[in-house]
Amino acid sequence: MISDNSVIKDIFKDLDFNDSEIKIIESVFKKLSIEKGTKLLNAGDLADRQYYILKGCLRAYHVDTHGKEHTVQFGIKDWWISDYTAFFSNEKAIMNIEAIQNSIIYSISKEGKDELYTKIPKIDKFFRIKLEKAFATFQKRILANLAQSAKERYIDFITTYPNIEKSVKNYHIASYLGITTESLSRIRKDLSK
Amino acid sequence: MISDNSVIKDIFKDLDFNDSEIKIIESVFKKLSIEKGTKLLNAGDLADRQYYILKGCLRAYHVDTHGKEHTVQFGIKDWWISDYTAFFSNEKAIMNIEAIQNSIIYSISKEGKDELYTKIPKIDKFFRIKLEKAFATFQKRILANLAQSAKERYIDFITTYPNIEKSVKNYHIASYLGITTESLSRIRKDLSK
DNA sequence: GGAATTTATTACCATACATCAATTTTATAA
DNA sequence: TTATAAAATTGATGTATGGTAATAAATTCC
Repeated sequence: MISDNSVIKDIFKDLDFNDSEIKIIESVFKKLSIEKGTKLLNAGDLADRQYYILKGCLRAYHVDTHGKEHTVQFGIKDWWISDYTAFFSNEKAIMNIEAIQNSIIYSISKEGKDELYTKIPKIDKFFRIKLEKAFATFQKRILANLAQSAKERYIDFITTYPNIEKSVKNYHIASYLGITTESLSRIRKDLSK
Repeated sequence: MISDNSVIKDIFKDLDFNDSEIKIIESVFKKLSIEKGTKLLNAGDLADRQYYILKGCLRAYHVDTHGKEHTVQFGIKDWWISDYTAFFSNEKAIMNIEAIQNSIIYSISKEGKDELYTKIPKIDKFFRIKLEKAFATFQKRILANLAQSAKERYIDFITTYPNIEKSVKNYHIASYLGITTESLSRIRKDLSK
């Protein structure tokens, strides 16, 4: 009963489902192949979708009133990405999401997810645990922003995400670390000594 | 069947439970009255408990290698507090949790929570939604730290938490905003003009 | 209420990072 | 491969916030 579009194997690795459950799951996920530069969400739109990244790299960023970009999240293999604030509360997005590499993703709507929660109770636990991990990651990031210098945060970044570092622009990293690209450049120079 | 210790009414306002469920819930929550200054968690300890705040104010903070405190979260009425990173992954805490006012809280252990999840499925959804809201709050905070000046963050803080502002020390607020108490003092002076 | 302690403010100077502008390097595309 | 655009680096200077130290104000406690 597993179709060639094996969302089950990709996303729900450790869980077992019966045929009808598989049918439901496959009906709510859309597999997409997107090109580098593709925007999946624009600020102001309704953020009614969440994305699972099978391959490639995406980023979620906010553009402030001065036109400056701030990267809130990078999404790589096996991560989920969305404007969560907007997604969870059915509000307009304040973030933009774009592919910074050619990527393969699974897309699910808020309704689709609600359908999963209702019809397949064990999915609830699956997403709760994902959310707990993401929450812990965010808590660590808040702490890093409070306690560490830009250089320390950059070192942490390249150790934690050695793969991301190769595929994203420096100005993406800078906007994630909360510094300018010039400052990042100076940090890199300093570290290369 | 509702005991005088009405945790159900306090925490699970909108949910209905049968007698046996109420029994389970009341068995896993401990209601505590704690004095200002009480530490509920010390860095290095196992963070195996999560707390619901019925009354009062708590804070979760990290002490970095230079001895500086960084407040990651304030907990007020109807909020939950814990070292989530440690709690979710069964690791040693890197945070401390203390009451900064006399408070009344409900305490639940990780095992207790797991018991709830297993025996009362609808609890799963309840906590998932709480977590989604907390997650959104954290996302907003990350963005604020990236995009806003200290003064802007302080203004946001006192507008968002007018009640907290009265009950916490300025150095608690400063350590939450990621600035020194001297800088906060200057910001306050500037705003009072 | 007054002494002791904690917390907040202020002044002066230091520093991390930002801004602006120019230049070099790297990537893209004809 | 060369032309063009995009990205990264560098230098000079500005600014927000930090550090230190002294003082003032507010709490706490006897």
